[in-house]
Amino acid sequence: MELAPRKQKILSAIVKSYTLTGEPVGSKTLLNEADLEVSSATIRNEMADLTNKGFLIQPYTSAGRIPTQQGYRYYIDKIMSITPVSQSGRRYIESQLYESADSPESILQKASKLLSELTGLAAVATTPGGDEIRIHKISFVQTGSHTAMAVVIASNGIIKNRLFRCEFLITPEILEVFDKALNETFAGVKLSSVTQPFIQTAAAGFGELSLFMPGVLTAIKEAADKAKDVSICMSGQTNILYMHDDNFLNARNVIQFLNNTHDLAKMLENLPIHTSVSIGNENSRIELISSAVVSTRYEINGSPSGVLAVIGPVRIDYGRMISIIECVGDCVSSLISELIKI
Amino acid sequence: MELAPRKQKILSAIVKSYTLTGEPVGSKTLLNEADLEVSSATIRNEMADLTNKGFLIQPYTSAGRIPTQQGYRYYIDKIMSITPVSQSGRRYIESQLYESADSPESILQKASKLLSELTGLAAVATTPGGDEIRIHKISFVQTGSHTAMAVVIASNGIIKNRLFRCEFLITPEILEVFDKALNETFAGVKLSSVTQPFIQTAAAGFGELSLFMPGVLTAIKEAADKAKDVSICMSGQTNILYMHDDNFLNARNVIQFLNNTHDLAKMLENLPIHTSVSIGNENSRIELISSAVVSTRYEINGSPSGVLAVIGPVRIDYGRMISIIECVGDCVSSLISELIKI
DNA sequence: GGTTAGCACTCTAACACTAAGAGTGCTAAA
DNA sequence: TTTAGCACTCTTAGTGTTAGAGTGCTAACC
Repeated sequence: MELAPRKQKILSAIVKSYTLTGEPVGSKTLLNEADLEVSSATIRNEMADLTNKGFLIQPYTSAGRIPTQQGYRYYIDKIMSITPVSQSGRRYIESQLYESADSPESILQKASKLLSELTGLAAVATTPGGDEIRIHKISFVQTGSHTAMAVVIASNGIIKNRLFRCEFLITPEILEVFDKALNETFAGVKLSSVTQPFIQTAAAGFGELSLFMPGVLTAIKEAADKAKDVSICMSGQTNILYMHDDNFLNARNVIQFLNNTHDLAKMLENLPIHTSVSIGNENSRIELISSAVVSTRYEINGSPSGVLAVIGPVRIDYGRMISIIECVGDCVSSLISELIKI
Repeated sequence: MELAPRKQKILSAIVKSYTLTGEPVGSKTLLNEADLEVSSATIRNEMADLTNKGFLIQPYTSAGRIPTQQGYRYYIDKIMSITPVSQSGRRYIESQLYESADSPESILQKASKLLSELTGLAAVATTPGGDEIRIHKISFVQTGSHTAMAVVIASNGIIKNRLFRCEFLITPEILEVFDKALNETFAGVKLSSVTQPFIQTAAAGFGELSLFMPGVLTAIKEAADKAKDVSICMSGQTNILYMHDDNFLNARNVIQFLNNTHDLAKMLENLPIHTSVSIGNENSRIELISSAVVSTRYEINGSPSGVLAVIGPVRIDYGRMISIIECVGDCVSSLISELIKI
């Protein structure tokens, strides 16, 4: 549906004013704030029309209007223009991220922190995942006389380790044997292929050596599982408690959902590739029915990878959020791409 | 101050009833619930006396009584008796923790999860810390052509790693040289001694080798710093939002405080060695003025180490919380002691 | 036909008032 | 010292009332 220019202007003004103040917007307020060169009566007529069409709603008969979900949607898709983050803002973001550029995880942790600070919302970032990730290398570090650590280095730069224990005395020589045998078997293998059956087949292939290996193989599998699972970095959860204004129950539900790693990961996984906004019931989760999610994906060497998202109430400055998240996404993309190239 | 037996009985009954229902307790309720063989008038007299002495308070003139902080304190110190966790409960806790017994961190993570589930409160656990922790060993894992990972294994079983990058091509031989030289220098050194000046002195000692090392040394220092910092495992934060009944602002402050790692760590560090309870303003932090903290320390090889604590509103069943936290503390102590012995 | 001024109308928020109920403290008797 | 009885206090929930904000509608105007 196309709206006449004046209606657009009115809708836009209402969205902006309501975003700023949180108060329903009346025709007189609009007359003062937006430079519409018509009277309040005309505005009222237009507002009544926008209300009929489903773009605005009145909390009660004699209150001003607030945008509906459909109103926000129209505003975002058809009216809003996005001003990219300023040069100096971008430099700030770059420099902050660069400080943490020693592993993908720490970059993403920092990115979520930055996002929550810049937007004032809750922010999440997922580590890169995907079916194509392979084991780059496995290394071993002795940690005790009967314990050692398996370090799985994945092709996406993620490094996971896991302790294991052996019945026998571990020596550097034994670890070297492990190193050789296991790298031959596992290097280049997809993380998703490292299943229990795979492990068993592998063990069978080692002949009598396999007797020494149950702990090691389990450790490798568990480290590979950890590397495969996208992990979630989160910041600014408490911001949620400062926003959903009146609605405490809602804030609680959102926080509860954010703490449910499994469901959260699933939702994030299904977010689209490009920067997008989901408002209210556009979200797949009922817990976010009064929230908005602004998300994007960072790219690793040009292909879309993990997710960056901010979560807040519906009443937010979408233009600002989008420009911030896109800027952070860009910076994360280039930093991680460079980091794991080496 | 000693209270007469009947007063103790009344105080005890009020604490129990209020803990259960959250409602101020009146003389008639007390008459029904506790088997005091006197009339409600007598109870009223005693309650008036307890109120004068500061053990009880009336929210308003014609309401029942609720315990004051002093009332709870007296109840805890002089009246309450603690029933240890049942055999089967203990077995459950042991088995749950045993599943995660592959590193101190994962045991503590699991312990905090268990604590929050069993108590319904927010739970925290700190990794073992202390000035006596030394570097046990340093290992290196090559992760790329110009990047590698320094793994610092500390004497308390904590393992931390950090990536570093070199200008030159890294070969296994170079890493072996690093390994030899750096273990000679760092093995046995206290984590707290690994300071910037120490690093510089060490670098000077390496002669021309030191030219290759700036990245490595920084990585070691940072890994050592990470190992030195007690890290905090937390679970059940959202429980806070379900408890502090009416008082939303309070819940928000508590959650905010729990998310402030620095201040939280400082508070936990200063908790006493033995199981203890701090109520209201007994807490060192203003944010916890309406909360109670039940804490204990687990022991590693017999000496008190990290902290376990649960944080909730003042109205909780202290006896139950203490018995749970002590049981979890015992189990953690023996599991970690056994784990790092090896 | 679109725009505007004017006005009656609706609804909320804030405040005051009332009645019922819970629980007390006090007094006088046991 | 304990108890029965009663007047008293204070909260809670519900009801009315009023001021104010904002509307929709109508009739006049360009």
